[in-house]
Amino acid sequence: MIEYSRQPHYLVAVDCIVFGFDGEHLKILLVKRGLEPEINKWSLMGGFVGPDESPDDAANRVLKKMTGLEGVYLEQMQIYGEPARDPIERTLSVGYFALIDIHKYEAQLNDDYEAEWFLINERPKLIFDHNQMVADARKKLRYKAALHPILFEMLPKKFTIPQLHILFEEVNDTKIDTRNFSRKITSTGLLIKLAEKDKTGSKKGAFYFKLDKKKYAANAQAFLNLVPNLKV
Amino acid sequence: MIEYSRQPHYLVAVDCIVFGFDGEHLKILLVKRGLEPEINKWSLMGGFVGPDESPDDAANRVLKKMTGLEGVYLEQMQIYGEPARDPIERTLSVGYFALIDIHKYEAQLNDDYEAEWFLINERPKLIFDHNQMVADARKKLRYKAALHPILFEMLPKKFTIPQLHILFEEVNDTKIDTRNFSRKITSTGLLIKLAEKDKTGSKKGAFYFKLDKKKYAANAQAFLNLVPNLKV
DNA sequence: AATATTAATTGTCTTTTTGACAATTAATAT
DNA sequence: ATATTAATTGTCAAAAAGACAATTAATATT
Repeated sequence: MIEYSRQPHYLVAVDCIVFGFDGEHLKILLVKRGLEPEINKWSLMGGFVGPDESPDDAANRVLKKMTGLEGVYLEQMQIYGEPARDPIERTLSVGYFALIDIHKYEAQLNDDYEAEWFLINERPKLIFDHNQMVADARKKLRYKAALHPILFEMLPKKFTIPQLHILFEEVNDTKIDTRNFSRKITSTGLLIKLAEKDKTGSKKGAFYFKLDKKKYAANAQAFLNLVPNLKV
Repeated sequence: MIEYSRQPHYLVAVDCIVFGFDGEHLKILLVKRGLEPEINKWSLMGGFVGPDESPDDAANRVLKKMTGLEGVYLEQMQIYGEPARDPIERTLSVGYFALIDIHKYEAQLNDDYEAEWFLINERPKLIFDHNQMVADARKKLRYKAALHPILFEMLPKKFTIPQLHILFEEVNDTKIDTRNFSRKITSTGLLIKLAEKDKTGSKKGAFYFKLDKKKYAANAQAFLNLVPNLKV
């Protein structure tokens, strides 16, 4: 029988950087690691790739298990494969970033795992190379979000322009002019204005919008340029 | 001693889509596979990730071994990890695309491997999921090249605007207006005009240019928009 | 009831970039 | 001297971007 004789075999894992938005700040979801080494230290959500699943499958499984959510926006970043990145045994990890509606998560909290949202800039030190993964994920999120309409994935079905505005500023860590932002975002044709207003933030209230799902599906790959003076 | 008990282990490989440009057409470099199964079928350049190297290291090693070239432009695409993608044994493969100066390669041909350049649109069927990898690589190359000045990696040190023009048209499979292209490409400030001319293509001759390496290093991450009406 | 307050919403102008168009130039060949 | 061929360069209108602040719609206050 044919075989690949004496080639080394490795563990393969996935790690997910889960982003959320609480209306004011960008956050990431971390868990306390449940196995040695570094047990009880904060880490990304991850797990080993099982024998009958692809890495993408594994990432979805891990997210489902730890957040209860399915069909989450998930994007493969890169593989982390330095020989010594895991001190116990050689493990290669496929890094993903996920965008979830933070409110959906809170409704489905899974008590089996000690998970907690952290402000992106006030997160604890993480194990292994997970700090690097987070840095890479932020960069990739910024890059992608400047060109593709993906940040909607972090907002509820009904959202306001000011909410979207703050989210873009958070992700890009920059100020964006209200008028120019509003013009750009509406000119995409992706937004449908609703009659209802969100009165929680101001006396006047801000109109809710929803995504035009058809156009969103068609334009998910389309180029936009939503962030001025973008530095990548 | 701590260990990750009874987790499955897999082979991890790398596969490289090597792009080159012969002055007229985009090409890819393929090799005849040297091991079973599918021995003597055309495939991408690849190999297993060794115990003391990262996937990036492995990709560079494979390229060095098969082309003689070092310091090649190499970009990680994604991992291919469907459980049954390799019929013999579960193998995950990290896909890379490489951009090389086809002339440098020809000077250093390695006879240990049966390698051959194929027109991108006239390539043979490849083994496993390598056909999909090539399709993904083309897409990613197009995407990246529309935003970043990477196509220079496929040209000699001295090149002409018409050469660059054809290369952009090839990669994007579209016609680009000469005047607009020239304006855009020169406005990047990345090109330095040389006194010498390339007389091989016309009576008038086309001026050679070279890259401004300092600006290139600084702008490798900078956004351009070199292809009009880009569809990704 | 009139006024103050607060955040949401909208508008204009200038500059820059894009895209669509063809004439001119520099060499060699006839 | 002229023809030929590909390289090079120019103009204009439309669209997009960027800089800038006034107006509006609600509630809160006097």
